[in-house]
Amino acid sequence: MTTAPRATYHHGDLRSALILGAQELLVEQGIEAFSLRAVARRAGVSPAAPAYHFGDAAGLLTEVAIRGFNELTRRMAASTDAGPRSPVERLHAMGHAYIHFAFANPALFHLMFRKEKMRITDALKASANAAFSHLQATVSEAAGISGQHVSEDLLASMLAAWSMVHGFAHLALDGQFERFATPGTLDAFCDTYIPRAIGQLRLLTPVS
Amino acid sequence: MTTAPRATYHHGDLRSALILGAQELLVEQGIEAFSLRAVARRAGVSPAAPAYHFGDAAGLLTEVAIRGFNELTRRMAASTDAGPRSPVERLHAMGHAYIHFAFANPALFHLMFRKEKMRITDALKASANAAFSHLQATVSEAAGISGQHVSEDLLASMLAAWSMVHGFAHLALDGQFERFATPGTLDAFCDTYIPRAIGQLRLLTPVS
DNA sequence: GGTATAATCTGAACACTGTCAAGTTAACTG
DNA sequence: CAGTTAACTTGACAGTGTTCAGATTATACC
Repeated sequence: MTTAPRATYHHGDLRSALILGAQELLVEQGIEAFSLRAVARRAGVSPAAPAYHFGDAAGLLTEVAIRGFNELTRRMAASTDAGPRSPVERLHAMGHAYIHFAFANPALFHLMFRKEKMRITDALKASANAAFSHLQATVSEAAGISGQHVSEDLLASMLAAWSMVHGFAHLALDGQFERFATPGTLDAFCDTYIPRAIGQLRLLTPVS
Repeated sequence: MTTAPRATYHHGDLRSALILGAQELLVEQGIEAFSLRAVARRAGVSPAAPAYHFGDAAGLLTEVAIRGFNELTRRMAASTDAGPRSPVERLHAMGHAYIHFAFANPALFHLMFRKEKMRITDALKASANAAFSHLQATVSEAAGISGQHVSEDLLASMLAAWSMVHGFAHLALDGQFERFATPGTLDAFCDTYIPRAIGQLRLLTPVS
């Protein structure tokens, strides 16, 4: 129960500390600055210490990604919890939440969708599935489908919505939209065009 | 004019050989296997040789990315050149070309949209712009706009279309769609759902 | 309490990597 | 043919992921 750090050995909860440290490194310095040794240094532990808990770098990054998917799920859920709105409005809010999560944690977002840097474990799949099922449920509602059967039309709608927000986030983070916005106004540009782009989905236009 | 390789020094056209070698490495072994030294080995030169021509790794990768954008442009243009079709059909074809380019060269596609691995030169911007302007022109036609003025509505349509195909390619390459397809049928799944997803764009539905 | 055992971490090493300064050779230029 | 410049090598340095034998500490058991 001692929270004071030991001088040597037996950190106390090194596993969590390493995951947290890795997360901080990603947020503060980006994915290029990440290294196992840097994470070890930050935790005040030897370079080989992470290997004991995670095997290799992929093992540690997998844990970070899992927490990323959990946070994404939390944000998407929170975005639809604020008051009763129409399914279409909720889907809009979820798209916003998805993209803003990416903007808030670019390095983490990129990591989460780079399978070659991780070990595809059941835990990782589960956390990713949780995030996706939120999208699926909301798209179902917006499409006016109550049953749990996933029709091909519904799947197409889900893929379209997911691809759209995912692609938008990715292109924006990569600076591809600097083509359109004058320097310094990229955030404003995105704020304007996120709803406009999402509005281009057939699902989200008023049924005529 | 000697095409025979020298025993030492003065490769002949090392610059091109390195760019080509890097491209091959990406195609054959993925981005994780890429390293400046590996490229140098493949070309039969010393580890420091690439630095003379490109400065650092980012310099070489930038050249590779430029050629990637050029190839993407070529494919998109070719997809719309095959016979006279409606603008909407051409836009569909371009979406297909975009995604299939990504499928054919996953590592190259990823590289092209990772600015932190490259040096954002004017040449790079120009080749990326060329690819994008093809999309812009076709979206304009599909939207029934002939003038060169880019309205906000048109921009929204372009962003939506681009984000959609880009996101689809990205998610598919990352294995996120294995969620839906049984093992081994991912290609078939994509063939089925690429047009369905693209068809979810409001722009591409018959005007009612 | 004392001791075996398991969990946790260190230290040293290996084979890599990108990058740099200085030296070496080939090709061009006048 | 001499001098200059372009093209590459050599050797080195700091940093990386990973492995492994061993040191250290916590825990379980008697």
